[in-house]
Amino acid sequence: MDLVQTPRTIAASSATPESADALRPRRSKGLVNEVVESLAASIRDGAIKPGDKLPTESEIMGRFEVSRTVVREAISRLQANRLVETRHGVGTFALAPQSSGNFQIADVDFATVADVIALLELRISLETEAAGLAAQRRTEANLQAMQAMLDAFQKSIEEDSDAVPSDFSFHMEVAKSTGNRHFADLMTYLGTMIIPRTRINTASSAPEGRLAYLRRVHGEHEYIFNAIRNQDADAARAAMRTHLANSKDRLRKSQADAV
Amino acid sequence: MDLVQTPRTIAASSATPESADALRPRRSKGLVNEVVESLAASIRDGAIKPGDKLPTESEIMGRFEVSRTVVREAISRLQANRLVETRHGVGTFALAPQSSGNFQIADVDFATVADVIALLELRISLETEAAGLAAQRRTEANLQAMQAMLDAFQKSIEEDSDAVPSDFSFHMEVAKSTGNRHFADLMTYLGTMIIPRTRINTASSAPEGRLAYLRRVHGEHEYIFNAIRNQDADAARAAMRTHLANSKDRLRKSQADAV
DNA sequence: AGTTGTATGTTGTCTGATGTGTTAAATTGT
DNA sequence: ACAATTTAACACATCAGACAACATACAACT
Repeated sequence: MDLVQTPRTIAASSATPESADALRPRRSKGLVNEVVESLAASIRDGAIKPGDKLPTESEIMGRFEVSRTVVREAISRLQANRLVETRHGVGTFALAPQSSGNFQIADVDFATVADVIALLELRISLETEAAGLAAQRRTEANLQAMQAMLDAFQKSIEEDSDAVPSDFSFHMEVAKSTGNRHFADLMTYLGTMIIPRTRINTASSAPEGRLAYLRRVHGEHEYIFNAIRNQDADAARAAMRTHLANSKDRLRKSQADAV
Repeated sequence: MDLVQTPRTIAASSATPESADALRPRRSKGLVNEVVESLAASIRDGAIKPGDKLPTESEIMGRFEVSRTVVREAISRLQANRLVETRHGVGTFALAPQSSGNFQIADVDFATVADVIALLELRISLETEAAGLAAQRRTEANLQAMQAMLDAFQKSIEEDSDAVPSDFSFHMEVAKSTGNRHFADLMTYLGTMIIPRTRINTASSAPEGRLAYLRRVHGEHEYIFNAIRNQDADAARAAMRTHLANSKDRLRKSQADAV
């Protein structure tokens, strides 16, 4: 009536002859990790080539002396890492290594205004279309979130605190309202890319003074918001384009002044 | 002795009031994916902030009406993606997004037409604006390169060979003509992302027949080209939008037919 | 007070059964 | 003998329940 559970302390032996991989008891972070690391190593160093079939779950269970639970969690991790692909009823297969597979903004200095403008043009491209899609698809929850960001922006103006976060959040919410996560994802990326370089885009380059500038931005935001609320895609696109084109003009002007 | 298994066809309801995320029935790749996507979305859009504790496994089980197996595999995937960290006996916690400084298209299956459409919307966004900028900035060399791609496309039609490369090259040349390398860079990335999955976007889904379809595409390309040559930014944008919107409609139609 | 014990909650792992899709062998009809 | 169909075997998908290891809070005891 004992041995209800294999205590897994004497896990040794069993001498699996064909897999003499001598997996030592890695106390790293649980059994799942052991299996993941071992399988990943097999794939990476070519023991299992792309297209090859991995052992079945049962075989892996036997090989590592673990339960199905562990095996399935391990394979789930490998799937998340794009190392394998599982076909229901058939098996799990190694994938070709992911070449390139990611996009990176060219490593330009952000010293020059021209660099910032180039990125801003990308934003215009993205956000103009995003505003149009948002107008078609926004939910009530989206509208509420946008309104909240507008309020936060206004509050920042009055309190003379940093208005950039709520500004960005408003634009972000528009991107989310498209229902197409790629827009929000790219915006996030561009955000992390641009925000650290605040030495140029500050409101200080506005000739009208900081307060007037921020109020105008707020007005433009409201214009965008209204178009989206009214589900007027063309108006939303136009409003967004105007908003960002203004930023671009201001940047260009500051460049001319600097010279 | 029935109800051994919850049939999971009436999975609906449960009315979780605070989430209300209206997760559409993605039949994509199983329950694990549903849970992963939902949790990942919650983390990404800030519903669960970095450092916050995720619901316990039991709660997630109840929320999604799935077994613990599914929940644990889902969390295993999130761990692999560095979105969460689990501490034994305590819980699972959201991690701060790793600003790895690069952008990557979300891990979507390209099995569904909806996924392709989502990516196409990103292309519409990019290329519409790119066409407008190209109209303002194209050089003579750009025009010649575009013309060459148009000729190559025509040749492919006549010879019944693969027209996709010259098609893509034409669009690429438009992006290059913006003078803003970010457009071309992103297009390149999207190209490597989309091209391998050609099982859906084939011309075969055109009701008019392959030849008529390709000729129409060629006509639309020429329309874009002329607008760019004439430096008419608005016309170029409109032409590009029409061109890609047609693709989107065709895709949507093929989806409707498939159902 | 300070230590220890215990209760409770959470993740980690195991087990066994059932559901569903894939493949190939076995059967059957011609 | 050959082709189509049925069936069986196999593999992954999901479920359910149990026990183990770990963490924390609180009560109890010294």
